[in-house]
Amino acid sequence: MCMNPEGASSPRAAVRREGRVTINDIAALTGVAASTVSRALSRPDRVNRVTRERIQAAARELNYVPNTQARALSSGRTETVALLVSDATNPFYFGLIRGAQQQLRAAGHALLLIDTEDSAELENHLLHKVRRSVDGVILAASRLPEQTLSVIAAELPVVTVNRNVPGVRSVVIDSPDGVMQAVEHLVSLDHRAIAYVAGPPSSWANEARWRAMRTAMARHGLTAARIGPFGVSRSSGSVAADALLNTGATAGVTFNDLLAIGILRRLAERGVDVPGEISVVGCDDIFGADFCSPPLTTLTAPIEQAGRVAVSMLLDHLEHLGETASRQTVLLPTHLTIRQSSGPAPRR
Amino acid sequence: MCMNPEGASSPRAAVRREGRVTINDIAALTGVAASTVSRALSRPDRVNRVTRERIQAAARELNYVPNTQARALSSGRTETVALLVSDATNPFYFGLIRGAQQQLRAAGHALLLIDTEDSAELENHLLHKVRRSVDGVILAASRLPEQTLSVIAAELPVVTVNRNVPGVRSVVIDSPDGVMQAVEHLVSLDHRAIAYVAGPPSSWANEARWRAMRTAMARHGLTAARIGPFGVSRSSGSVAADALLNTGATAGVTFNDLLAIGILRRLAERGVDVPGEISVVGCDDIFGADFCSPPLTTLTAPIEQAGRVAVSMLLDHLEHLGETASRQTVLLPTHLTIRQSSGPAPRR
DNA sequence: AACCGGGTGGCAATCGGTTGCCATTAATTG
DNA sequence: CAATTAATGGCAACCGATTGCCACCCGGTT
Repeated sequence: MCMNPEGASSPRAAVRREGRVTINDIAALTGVAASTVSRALSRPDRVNRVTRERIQAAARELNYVPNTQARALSSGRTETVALLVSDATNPFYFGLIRGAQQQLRAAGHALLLIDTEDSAELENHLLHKVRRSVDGVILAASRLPEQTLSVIAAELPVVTVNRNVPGVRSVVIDSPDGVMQAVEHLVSLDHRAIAYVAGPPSSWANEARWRAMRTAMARHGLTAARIGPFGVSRSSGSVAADALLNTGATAGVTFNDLLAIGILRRLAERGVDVPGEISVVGCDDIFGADFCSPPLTTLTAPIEQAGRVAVSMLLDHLEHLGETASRQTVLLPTHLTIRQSSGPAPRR
Repeated sequence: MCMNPEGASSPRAAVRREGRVTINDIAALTGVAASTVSRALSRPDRVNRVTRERIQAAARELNYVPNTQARALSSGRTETVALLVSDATNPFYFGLIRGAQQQLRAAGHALLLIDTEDSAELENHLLHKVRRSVDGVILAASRLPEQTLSVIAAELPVVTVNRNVPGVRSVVIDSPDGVMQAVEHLVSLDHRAIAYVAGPPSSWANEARWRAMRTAMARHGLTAARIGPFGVSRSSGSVAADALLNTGATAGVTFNDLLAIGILRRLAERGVDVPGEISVVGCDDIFGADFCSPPLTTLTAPIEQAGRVAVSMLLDHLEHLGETASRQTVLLPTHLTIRQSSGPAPRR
């Protein structure tokens, strides 16, 4: 058996639709049905070894690339994962994007990047829009209310990052624990008046950090001041710095590094010595935290790892859709990295 | 997929079915044919106003979201654009991603982010893989040889960033012009021995900057030294710094800010005063360039704008596929931002 | 000789839209 | 008033895969 009797016309067809090779072309070339080609390529054990190898060889020869839309349409699997971030310019997300990207590529999946511009409404809208074009989504710092999140998680595989909602898989960076380390560090340096510089109220992590801060302070019989909320950009740092000085605190723990770096700049501008007059501790250890001036003492978060783990959890979930997850939440440890923005409390 | 007529039999299908509204549902509700619904939604002028409005109302009521794969399959348009970057953690790309993302969202398109990990081979492979899943691609700092690039551009709409290949649309940041400004700046401060700290040899921009540097120096009867190539990471900065000192130059112009920041750190480590003993000028003005120590004198590039323009060019090209482009290349101006890493040449 | 069952491969329906072509109807014109 | 034309909407054939179901082949049983 053999050659396709109309063999003469098939190479021509291949040429005509250059670059558009379909399973039908392979089927014609090998003399089997398209369905067999499909199986040979996606469920190799369903077809005889000899046939399979002939098909695979033909596919290679024709430089066949499966059409993802067609595959998605019939199978429902898109091999694409969406990553929603609230602001693509926030360096915190760079690591996350990188980690996610790495892990996805290893699994042969694509990454759809979505910027929600810090708006819950837009987040919800875009989520609905891509709902059917992806196999699952990773929500980094979602601004959505718990209930909405639960609803979405029910109709689409979801993994959140730094956000804990019952019934939704998540990877959480344990910055509360880090905040406690930071407080210990500062208290050991004789700081007694420490302020928390808060980020956006809609941020789950923000509240978690604040709670940890209060708890840690209480252990030493101290009370933490709280200022904010501030936007998470360096420019908000100026306002935050001034407010921080007004509290009379000798040290500030900030919601994130972006804010901390902004504060450092403003303090330098005002001639306030860091850490001589006031200590500043950031959170996340983003790009730049090690070379700003002075280098920032901060909670080092395993951001890239968080991205990788989030993807792993999601893909794992996709493979065992029926079953209930063994682990719903992964907590990643942080540690305090002491640099030069923190030091002994000034003598009063 | 041969689903039994009763529909949802497996739990998975049940979940997947919910919220799954198709044009057929709308057609049934409004009593028209599916094709009319399709037209009402994607080519509104093809259907009567009354019918159209009834259909649109029904679509809204049912919370209809078109299935992108199905649309893509039949129409060939995916409304998705791929952005290929050589390294998602390089801050230079953050701005690019942001700009691209903004402009794409405005046009209702999605962004597929692809990290080529600085490998031409991987770049080519991934490009082939997504070829049919996107309407076009933006290649940021492509490592591909010219010829390959031309071939790809012939079968897929392409816009390159910072890479000029005949016949391929591109947006180029005019850093060569900026390099000249930098040289003028340094020469005016009495620097005579200036070195160029080169980046990856496969980078088109790298060569362009070096040429500009030589030209600018020649104008003053000077000759530029060249060291490198170095990797574009901060860690490469250490090696680069040492090499820079060995040249005896009083100033260095670096391929990019990442490298420059690495150099600054190494110089500080070795106790070399910047700009007292040596001046350093970077390129790009990435996140961090303004708050490193000392703040970096650098060529400010309109990175976000580059991302936006690249997307505009691509979408524009997509809309007028037949016609020849009016403008093949857009050149974006840069300017020198003088901070504290450059100063008068030391007296010898 | 009739039967059984695993391994293979083909048929055809299906995923959800898009679009060329045609029929119908309404509007315009000589 | 008949005839030409434009606007509108339906039919049905795709787009390129996936997959449930069934037929067939073949060796091994009873």
